[in-house]
Amino acid sequence: MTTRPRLADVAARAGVSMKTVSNVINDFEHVSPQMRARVQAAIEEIGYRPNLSARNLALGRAGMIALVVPQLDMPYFAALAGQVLEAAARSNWVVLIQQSAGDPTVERDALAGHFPQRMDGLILSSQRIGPAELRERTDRTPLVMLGERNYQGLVQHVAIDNVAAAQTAVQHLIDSGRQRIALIGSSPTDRRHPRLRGYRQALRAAGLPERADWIKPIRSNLGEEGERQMAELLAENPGNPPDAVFCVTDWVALGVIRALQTHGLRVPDDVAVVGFDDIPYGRAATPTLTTISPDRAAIASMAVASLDAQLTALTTGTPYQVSNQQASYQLIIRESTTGSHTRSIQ
Amino acid sequence: MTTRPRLADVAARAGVSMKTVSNVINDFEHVSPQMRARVQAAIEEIGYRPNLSARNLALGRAGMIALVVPQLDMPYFAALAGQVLEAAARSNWVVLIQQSAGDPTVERDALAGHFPQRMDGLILSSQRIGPAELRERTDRTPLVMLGERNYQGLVQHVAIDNVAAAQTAVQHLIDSGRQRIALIGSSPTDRRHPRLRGYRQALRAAGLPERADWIKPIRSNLGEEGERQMAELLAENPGNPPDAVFCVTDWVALGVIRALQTHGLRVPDDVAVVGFDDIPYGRAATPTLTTISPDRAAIASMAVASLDAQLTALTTGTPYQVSNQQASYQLIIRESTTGSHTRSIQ
DNA sequence: GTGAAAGCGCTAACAA
DNA sequence: TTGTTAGCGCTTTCAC
Repeated sequence: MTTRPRLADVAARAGVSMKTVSNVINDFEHVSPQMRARVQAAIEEIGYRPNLSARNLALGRAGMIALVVPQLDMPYFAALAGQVLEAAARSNWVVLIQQSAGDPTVERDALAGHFPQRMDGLILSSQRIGPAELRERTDRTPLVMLGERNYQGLVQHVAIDNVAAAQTAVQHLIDSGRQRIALIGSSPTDRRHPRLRGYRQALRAAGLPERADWIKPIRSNLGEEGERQMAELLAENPGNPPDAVFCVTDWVALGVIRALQTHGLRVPDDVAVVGFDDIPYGRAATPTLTTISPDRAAIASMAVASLDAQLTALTTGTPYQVSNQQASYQLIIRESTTGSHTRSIQ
Repeated sequence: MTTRPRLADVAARAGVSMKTVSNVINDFEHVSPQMRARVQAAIEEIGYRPNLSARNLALGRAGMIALVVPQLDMPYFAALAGQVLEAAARSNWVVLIQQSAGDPTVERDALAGHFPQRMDGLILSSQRIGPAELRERTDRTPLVMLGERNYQGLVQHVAIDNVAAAQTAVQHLIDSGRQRIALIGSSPTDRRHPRLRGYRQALRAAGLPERADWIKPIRSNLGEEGERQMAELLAENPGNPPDAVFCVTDWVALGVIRALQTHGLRVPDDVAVVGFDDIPYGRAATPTLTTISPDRAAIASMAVASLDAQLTALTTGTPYQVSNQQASYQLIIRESTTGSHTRSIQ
């Protein structure tokens, strides 16, 4: 079993020094085109592939970033992870995906840098971690937080404008003639919840009354929870249900639709439903689901770019100015609010 | 910025040699318990974490395996990837997830070992790659193929018994009194298709006739395709539709249900539907979806274990005996066939 | 059981 | 512009 080709072998083959080969591989300037071609040829001929372990060791980096998400089989996170994978690959990073299952311990360990090895950066999507934990963090690994919580400028944060997005969604319900709009997925007393705030803003702007008993919290982002809360809402308002429901996630919305259909209500004829996240299933559901679609590709590349910048700042000793970055989103109008086929605005 | 602790620092702190520390870290025998404790204490005190780049460089391995799946936001693959991640972590491997988007070029490149760096192993889930490509493969990287194709013993293959699973699913339809059972997701002439074969076996065993025009192919695993084919089937059989449909994937099944509902047919009252894969959505759909649930955790750990074994064989020069490994599966009975709540058999 | 030293493949000073 | 060489942090002979 012959050993695989090394940089030195390429150099020997091309009749140049290792430094020259390295220059070519790393796209340095000041390499004559013919030299570049010659080295490239040698690389092809012997089928050379760089050994990243060696490179990373020499560079003092890990060549790896960690992405912590609750669960990969939750479609929103799967799609997000796919985007992060691609963005990271462009920065020559491999992604260590860690599933937290929503366990705060796992997330805190990640914040503390407890990985099998040192990471060049960390992208954390969490509902549990708040400013307090961040303030206590001592680990210096570049960090980007994802998600709808507000981190008070303590760390780099990438998200869509959840308040505005929620307002857009609810405004769409109002525009299509709905007046009795419930929200499922937040406690009415949770003043910080951005999607609840957007909901309230939309109601207020339209002069619609807000009813605390039409704002239902959920314990987890499961369809079952949405179904349960919707059923409760219907039971509490016999013969007088809401004519629309804004759900904080698509997954919850699917459960809500289930409950409505079970109770003999038609969607959207009797009750319109809007979700949030644009999970793939929303296109296959019956009816298809109107939702807010965050620009996940943008979120992923912003996050990775920030890690890159933070790492550079760290190694050069430059200060890094933390910010809240906002990605765009779209309202995707489907059957659950209009009964017609896909259109998209904004 | 102080440099992070190295093995040598631990050794100095504990007053032992690097070799001893290495022995402790790698769980070698012949280390006295008190020595072990002393080294462990030193590790904790200075917060040492091994540098995997250095370790892998020294060991001559990559510390990384590649997992190639069509798309991470397809729920079946997301769930599978999650399981592979966990299994790989147990073998100290990081997983480089590569999305092929079903592009055969990407899959062939993977087979040829075209990754940013050398991999210790490759797990490939593909519909496109067949025995021919495998026969031509020259790269020696340990490989495990996933999925329902038959690779004729050319490579290690891990899957459930798709023929038996499909037969189980169709048998369930027959057991619940259905007699006019269509299949959506395979061409009637595709003799190799395992799920089609299982469908046929079940029909034959029950003495039910098989109708080629009730076997509908799909061009892709999208809900839209299922919807289109089901609509076609209904149009071709006005007033006389099938009373059950076996779909080759859940995703297709959801489209099929959509088409049925659009055409005013009730599921399962008029037409029962069975899917395949047990994607999370199946639990949130209306009705919830009866399906075959492959043991993904078993598939993932079998695959990773085989890579481990293949790598060992490769480095020791031992031959590795390729086999077809079968993971178990379950029929999950839900509303789309019974109208009642979740039960599970086998 | 423990310790010293060579080497894994690459990068980046430093020279030329 | 190109060549030489000293590490990066770890494992692993091979003596002790």
